[in-house]
Parts: sequence; structure tokens; C-alpha cells
Amino acid sequence: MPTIKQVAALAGVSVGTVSHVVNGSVPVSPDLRLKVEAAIRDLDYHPNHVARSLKTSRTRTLGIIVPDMTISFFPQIIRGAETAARTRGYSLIAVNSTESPERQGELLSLLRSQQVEGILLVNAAAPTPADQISRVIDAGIPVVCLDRVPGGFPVDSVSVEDIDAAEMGTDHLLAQGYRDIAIVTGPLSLQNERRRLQGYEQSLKRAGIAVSPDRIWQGNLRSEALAAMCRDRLENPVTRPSALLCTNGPTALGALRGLHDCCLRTPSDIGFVTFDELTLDDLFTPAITTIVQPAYDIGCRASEILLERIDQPEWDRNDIYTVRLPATLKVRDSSRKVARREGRPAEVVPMRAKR
Amino acid sequence: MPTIKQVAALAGVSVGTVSHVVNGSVPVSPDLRLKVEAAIRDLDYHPNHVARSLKTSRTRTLGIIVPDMTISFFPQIIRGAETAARTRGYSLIAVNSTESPERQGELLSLLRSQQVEGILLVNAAAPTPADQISRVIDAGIPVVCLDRVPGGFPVDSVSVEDIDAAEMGTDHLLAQGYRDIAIVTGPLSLQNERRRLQGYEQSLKRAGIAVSPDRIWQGNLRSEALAAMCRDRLENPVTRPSALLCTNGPTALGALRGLHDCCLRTPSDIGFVTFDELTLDDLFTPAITTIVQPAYDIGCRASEILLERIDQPEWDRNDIYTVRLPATLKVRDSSRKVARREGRPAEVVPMRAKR
DNA sequence: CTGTTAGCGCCTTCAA
DNA sequence: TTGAAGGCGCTAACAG
Repeated sequence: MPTIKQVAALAGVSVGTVSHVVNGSVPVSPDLRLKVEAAIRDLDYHPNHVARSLKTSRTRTLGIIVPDMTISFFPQIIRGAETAARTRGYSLIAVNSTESPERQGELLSLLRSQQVEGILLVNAAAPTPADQISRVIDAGIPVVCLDRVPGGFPVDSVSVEDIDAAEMGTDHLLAQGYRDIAIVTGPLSLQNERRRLQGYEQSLKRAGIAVSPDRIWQGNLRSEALAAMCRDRLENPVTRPSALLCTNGPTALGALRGLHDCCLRTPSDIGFVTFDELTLDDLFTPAITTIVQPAYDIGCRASEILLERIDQPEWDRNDIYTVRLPATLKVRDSSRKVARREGRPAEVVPMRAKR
Repeated sequence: MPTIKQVAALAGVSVGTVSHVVNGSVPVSPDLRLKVEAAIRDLDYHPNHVARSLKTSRTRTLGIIVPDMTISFFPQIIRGAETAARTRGYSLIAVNSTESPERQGELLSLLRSQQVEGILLVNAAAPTPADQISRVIDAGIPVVCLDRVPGGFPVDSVSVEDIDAAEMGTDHLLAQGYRDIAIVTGPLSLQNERRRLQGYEQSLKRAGIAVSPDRIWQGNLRSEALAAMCRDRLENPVTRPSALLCTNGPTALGALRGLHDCCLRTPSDIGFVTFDELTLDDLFTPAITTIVQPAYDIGCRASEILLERIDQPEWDRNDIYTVRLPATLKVRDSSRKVARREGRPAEVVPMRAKR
């Protein structure tokens, strides 16, 4: 790899001059500039970001930690974050925590060692050490949490309007005539799961329906375990709910498998609504009514906030962004009490304004 | 951010000693080591990789460029590559080219500037400048191409056994009794698309069936355009093929939409097989018979080759790895001439040994 | 075993 | 407008 020195030598100028034409920091006379540019081309010179970063102590790099980027929700977030970062001249390092708090800690360390200027974090589901995040912030590296917002200390966050979104889904089921609705959630240690549960409860209460504890099915994020739980509770037709609301994709896949194993069909045997798209396309059946999160926008917005924090290092640590973006309801077959022709296109219902 | 100097000062030792305990490069007496470790904890010290890299000229970082990581095939590759890299102490920077050759060029430059030690590349679909890749290799940065292998110059590559995989899919359709099979491909400027076409042709020829040019439907990678093309050619029941073989996911989604628009069902109206999984789960119908690529393994294997090249900088540039991994056929409903009960589990057929 | 020091490639004063 | 030189944080070679 050629260095700035070699370029300077070939162009017959000093390294300072080369630096100036590379960075456009100081005007350089046209003939020297031309010579330098020619030398850069000839040598296929690429400025060494490592050296530049060491000198300027700015890497123009952001990090993002997601639990698992093979789950379709997360790549969308990453794309959004990457795009927003790029328009500001930043690049993005994306890594997977595999839902492991230890791994997450290592990655946080790694990103700090890499000198990223800020970190976007989708927390691992298992409880993480309380100070894992705050230590990073204390070190002066801004952190924005996405989707799963940790409680207990102030941190910027961008997520979906969980409560309203769950309420919207539940309201929809109620409007379709379903009364006995069970909610299938992931670990209630996660704040967003708790908030979605809360939206579900609010909706039922407003409809004058009692919330029954045995209609709150708490599981984990592994589909097989979820499927077993659902099979268990769906077997008996007498105690079976008339509809299911799932709070995330893995949960929904598990629940659907449970339904399938019990030979139950949607919507004829049971109504079904879930957070997050389960298929890539509307072409597949059962066409599942879905509460769609604006994943790309969540990523964008989080990047923007992070970059703002980086620009303004002395912000008030208690003056926190808590951005909640509205979800959208895509009504499909799985929640239509009167089954229609399959493959009917989804009706898209934007979330109503916050009450 | 504390520096090694501050740690040394707090521990009352020299920077060299701190460096030694951090890197374990040289034995350090227990009492000094303890003091240093305490200082590291107190200061929450994280070694500056940027400075280390500048000194050692090793970043222990790999880059991977994919067209779009919201396409489920690519995150799997990335996960595989990341895992393999990590076991060797390397981290991975993943970026999206959005199928744009220009953007890909920029990203190649960016990764070089970041001083990655090697690059994994899934080429953009549009034709890229011939020297874009070779210049990187000339600069001494090894490149391994994945999935889409460029022609015209020697470069390590890992991809699926395209020809055999397409042949396997076509053979399967033939075995099911389909005779008039059309192939729906992406741009034939891509080598893997050409090879898949070749597999299709081989299979037909071996079965004594003439390959008809108007059964080769070349499209692009945008589903809407594909759908329009398929609608066009499926409308007329007289000229309609009896089965479709799609060579990738976006193509298949487009073709399926075309079928849907023509009110054609699978497999009753037309047989259907495609490369790449279209849904996250077997629960959805139509259950599509799929040629599954070992995406995770492709990523792993590519990382391993790249790391080998990095370890051995003086390899023979004409002694190239061309690894082709076998695909697997998941037989589902869409190719069963006699329609069975929906939701029947997939039969998994591993690819037979190469003839 | 421990301390000292040069220098990795670059940017940025500062002088000319 | 251009050139010279210091130093970012760290490692590695060397001296002690």
C-alpha cells in the first residue's frame, strides 16, 4: 500500500501538499494539484484511515449490535441506519450478539477498541449487567437503544409505539367480533413486551372485557418451545381462546406451528394477529394480519440521533430522546371472521393519532 | 478514553509492561500484573485498536460487500463468515452495495482505506468495471468472491454447485411428469445464472427433450418486472408451459405474482421449483419446492479461504480456489403433480454426488 | 523480567 | 501557497 510520502515523492511535492489536495482543506495551485492527482492515480493510493484516525481521533465510524441479523426485522434497521450514517460521511460496523449478554459485552468492548464514535444497540433479550451500557456512555461514547429499551437509567431510544400498536391489533380483533383473545409474548423482562401486553390490556378493558391471567401466554423467543406451549393450551376446544395476538415474529412462528399441530386453521378456527411480517410476500397463505413496525425508519432515526449526540458531546445526560414511531396494521385473512377468498390483498391501516 | 500511558502511571509501571500484560506477549511478574489489571479496571481502559493497527499494520478486520442484506440469503452468508472470522480473532465489516457497481467501487475503496486485511465480495448484478476487483488484489488485499463469480480473471470463489443444482431441480420436475418446463432467470450476464441455465438444458437434453429458446425467460432481479413478463407468457393456456423453474428468490417472487395474477395455482395448474427459500417457515402455502443453497457454509468457507490467503501472502495467483458447495432439494407441494394434503412436511433430498 | 524509545501514516500548526 | 516537523497510542526491539 502506497503512503502519502510516496505520492508526495512521485508528484515532487511535500506530504503537506498531498494532504491538502486529498482533504481539500487548503487551496492548492492547479498545476500542483494536477500532479498530485496523477500520482494518486498512478500509485492507486488510498489514504490510510487508521493513521488519519489516530491523528484526528475521529474514525467516522458507528457500530450497531443486533441480536441476529438473519431475523428480517434487523437487516432493515441496519439498512436504515447505514443509509442515514452514510449521508453524513460515516460508515457502520454491524455485528451480532446472538442474544447473549456476554457476547454483547465483548462486542461493546470491541467497538470501543475500534474507536467507533457512537453505538446503536438492540439489547439482547436475556438480562444484561446494569452497567454494561452506562459504562460506555460514561466513557463518552453515545449509545442509542433500538427496539428493546432497557429500563433503569436514562438512554436515548427509538422504538415502535408499542402500547398503541398492540392496542390497535387488539382493537382490530375485537372489531372483528373476537372476544376471548389470548396474547402470546416473549420474555416480559423486556420492556417492549411489557408495553405490548399493556396495550392489549388497555384495549380489552376499554371494551369492558376482563383480562384473564391465563390468557397471557409468556414464552421465550425460541419457536419450538413456543409451539409446545401453544399446543398445550390449544388442545382443549373448550378452553381455547377465539383469537391470538403475538407480540413478535419468533413467537408468531411458534404459535402458528402450534396451531398447525393442533390442526387449527386461521381464521376459520381461530383469529390471528401478530407483530412483524412473517413472509416476504403477500402471496402466501395463511395471509397473516400483521402489525408492521417501521424498521428502516427506526434505524434512520436512531442514526440521526446518534450523530447529533456525537456533534454535541456536552449534551445533558438527563435530557433524553425517547422516540416512538407508529406502527401500521396490515389486515389480511387471518383476522377476518368471515373467511373470504384467499389471496385478497392486504388493507393497510396506518396507526391512528395518539390519544 | 484512557491511554496506555495513564494505565502505566496509575499502576506505577512503564507502558511496555502494560502492553505486555494486555497482550500476554511477554511474562510479567504476578504483583505487577495485578497492579496493572487493577489500573485497567479502575480506568475502564480499552486498548486503542487504531493505534495498534498503525503500529503493527494489522487490523484483524475483514470486509464483506453484499448487494442487499435485507435479502435473507445474504445475512446467512454474513453470519457464517462472521463466525469463521471470529474464531480466528478477526472481526467483520458488512456493507451493502445496493447492486450498484459504482457504490461497490466506493465500498472497495472504503474498505481499503479502513485497512481491512481481506475482502469477501458478492458482486453487484450489473456489470462492474473489469479492473475493479483485480486492482484490489494487485494491491495485495486478497478477495474471495461469493455466489456470483466474475469471469475473465482468476479469483478465489465459493458458490453453490449451480449446474448440478439446476439439473437436480429440473430432473425432479421431469420425474414428476412435467415435460414442458420453462426456466425463469435473472440477467444472464451473471455467471451463476448462465450455469443454472446450463444445468436446466443438460437435464432436458438427457431426457431427450429439445430446449426451446422461448422457454428461457430472462428477466432482471426486480419482482414487478418479472411478474409482468410472466403474466405475459402465462396468459395463453395453449402456449403455457406445464412447469416453471426459477433461478433465484426475487425471480421466483415475481413469477409467483405472475401466476397469482393469472389465477393459476400450484401445482394443480402449473408445477413450480425455485432456488432459495421464499418463506421463513414451512407453515405457509403454497409450499414451494426449493433448491436450498448452504448460505451459512458458503460464508464460513469463504472466510476460511480468505484467512488462509492472508496468512500466506505469497500465494500463486493462478492457483485459485473454486469451491462449489452442493445444494439440497426440499420437495414440497408445488411440484407434486398429484396434489396431496397441504402442509405435508418437506422431503429433503441432498444433492447426489457429482457425476 | 522491566523500562526506554523509535516510528507506524497522517494531519496540522507554524514559518517561509 | 508550500514545506517542515511534532505527535496521536501503541508495539517491538533493545538495554538494563
